[in-house]
Amino acid sequence: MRASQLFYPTLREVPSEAEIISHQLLLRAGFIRKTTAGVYSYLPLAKKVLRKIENIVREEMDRAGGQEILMPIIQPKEMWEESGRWSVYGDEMFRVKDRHDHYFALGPTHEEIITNLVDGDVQSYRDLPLMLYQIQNKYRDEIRPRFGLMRSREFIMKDLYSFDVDEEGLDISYKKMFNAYQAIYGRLGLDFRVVEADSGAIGGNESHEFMVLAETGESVIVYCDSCSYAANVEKARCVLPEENEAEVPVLELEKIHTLGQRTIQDLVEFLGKPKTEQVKTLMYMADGELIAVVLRGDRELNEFKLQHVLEAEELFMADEGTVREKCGAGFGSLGPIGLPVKIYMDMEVTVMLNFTCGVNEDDYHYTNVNHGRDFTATAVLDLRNAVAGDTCPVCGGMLKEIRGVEVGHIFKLGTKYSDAMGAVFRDPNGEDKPMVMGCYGIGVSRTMAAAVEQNYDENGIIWPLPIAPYQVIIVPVNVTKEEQMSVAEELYQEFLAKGVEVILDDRDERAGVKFKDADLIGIPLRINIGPKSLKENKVEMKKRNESETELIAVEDVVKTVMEFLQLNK
RNA sequence: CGGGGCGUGGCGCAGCUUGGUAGCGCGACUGGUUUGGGACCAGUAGGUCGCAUGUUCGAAUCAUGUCGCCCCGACCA
Repeated sequence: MRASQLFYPTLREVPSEAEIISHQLLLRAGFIRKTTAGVYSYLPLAKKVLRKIENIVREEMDRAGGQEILMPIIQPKEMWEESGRWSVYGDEMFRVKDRHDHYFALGPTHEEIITNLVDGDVQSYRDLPLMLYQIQNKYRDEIRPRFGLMRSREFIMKDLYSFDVDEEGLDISYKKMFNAYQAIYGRLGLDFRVVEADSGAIGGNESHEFMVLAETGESVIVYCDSCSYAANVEKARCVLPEENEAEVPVLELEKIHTLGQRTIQDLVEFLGKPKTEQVKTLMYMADGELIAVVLRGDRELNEFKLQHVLEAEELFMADEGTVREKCGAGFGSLGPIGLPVKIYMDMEVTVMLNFTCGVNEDDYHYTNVNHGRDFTATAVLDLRNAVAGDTCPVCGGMLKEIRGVEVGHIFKLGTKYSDAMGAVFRDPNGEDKPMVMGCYGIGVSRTMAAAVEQNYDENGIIWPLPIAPYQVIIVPVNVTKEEQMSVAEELYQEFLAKGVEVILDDRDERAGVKFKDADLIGIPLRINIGPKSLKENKVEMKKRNESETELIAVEDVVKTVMEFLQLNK
């Protein structure tokens, strides 16, 4: 491709709407343009990257036994009513109406369609297992689209669905996909990690997320250095710390006047008690019932865990009025002693001695509180977010923290959808059984953004070779010089003949402009053709991710580049 | 939806407090001089100041409404 023909409008300045690096660089480098909030057009360079990602995904899906199909974006309301999700899915689903007043969903996901499809045409255990996938736009009316391609309302996703005769079959399909995903992210050239995940609203019981590591990632991951354990903090299990070995005397309960002291931090200063010797009491409404949650002062409640153990449909923080009416004090003065509601306590509190908490009377706190003696929780559970420094639940090592972007998520669904939609098969004994399903997603457009988030410098994007829009860019320093252009043209034609994806920057611009643009769009390999080296019949080869430049004889360029491409494939 | 902020040529911004009919930088175009890390000179084009209503002799500027966008929270590939 000649740069003079290529549609890649680069910007010198950062558009003000872009906050995160991938959004800024994809805009500046002329890869994407916004159409409306959370909806983007992909320009030629982006389209090339997306196609490369898709092709790698496609190859691995096929290798794992998947078969590609294409399902409709427009999905009839009736199918969503059959699964029960038309009413459950909520405002996140785009809904449209045709001229006959029939309603449709713009597909946010395709469990309904695929289950319906398979239900009709899979009758026998002989037809299973089956794995079908597609790569297609998905539509989710996000509460708040943001971060460019990271959280958009229209995005490209690969979704595969597996159908098996039983749980054992599902385990095999799941493992195949797990392995395929590892292969994919490896081939994409990205630094990633697999973590245990919460299966969220889609349902099911086992789930892993694939995270591309990036400091700017939205998800926090804890992982263990000593073993392979890694999990999203939303999911990470906490373990009960060892009982304090040292003999600590249990002290008398004491009530202290603490005028105006409301927060844990206030009490740290007022009482000189560290956060770890305090307990905080949070009030929630769980399906209409007011409950209390008790945690160590420095911990964060994990609402996912709480919701799981309560099996609550609806969970949100109680308002202060309700709390005051029931408990006799406001948020800053609550404590578990004598609290007239169910108390769900994080297990860590059981090993705390002589801690501080509210009295349920404004401006008073107790110190030297002990669980078991002064109050007893309704239930003792794992309720807090894991943090760096925690004990690994698998091997007892120490957990560390890292951030990542969730680019893939795999779930075991079980029979949730096949039951709801009657997707059954006839087993060898002549009985009808529900198919056992799994679903496996990859955010293709998000993966592109995550790749940028992980690979950039002050000059622009640094594409990993496997997904770079072009592999090589040839930059003649001055296009008006015949001797430079003839070498450039010759190399360009040779690369094209060898199937190398190459840009010839034939624009009549100053060298600096062309170098800046080449760096900005992130082409892995740049060949500079300038007067100095050309005198010795040499050109320069500069790798985007390295600072040095190599001099190479003109006749060796193609060979050297081919070797580089082969090595880094 | 709650909280905060912003809508002025393609991009980044000033002007608004104190109304007087729109300006700067980048980019684009033409010509010339340049030509190894975002050149220089001269010239040109491009804006119903998001939209509507109102106040006023007069509105980018004030008021009300409305639409859109961005950031923080609940959601997720």
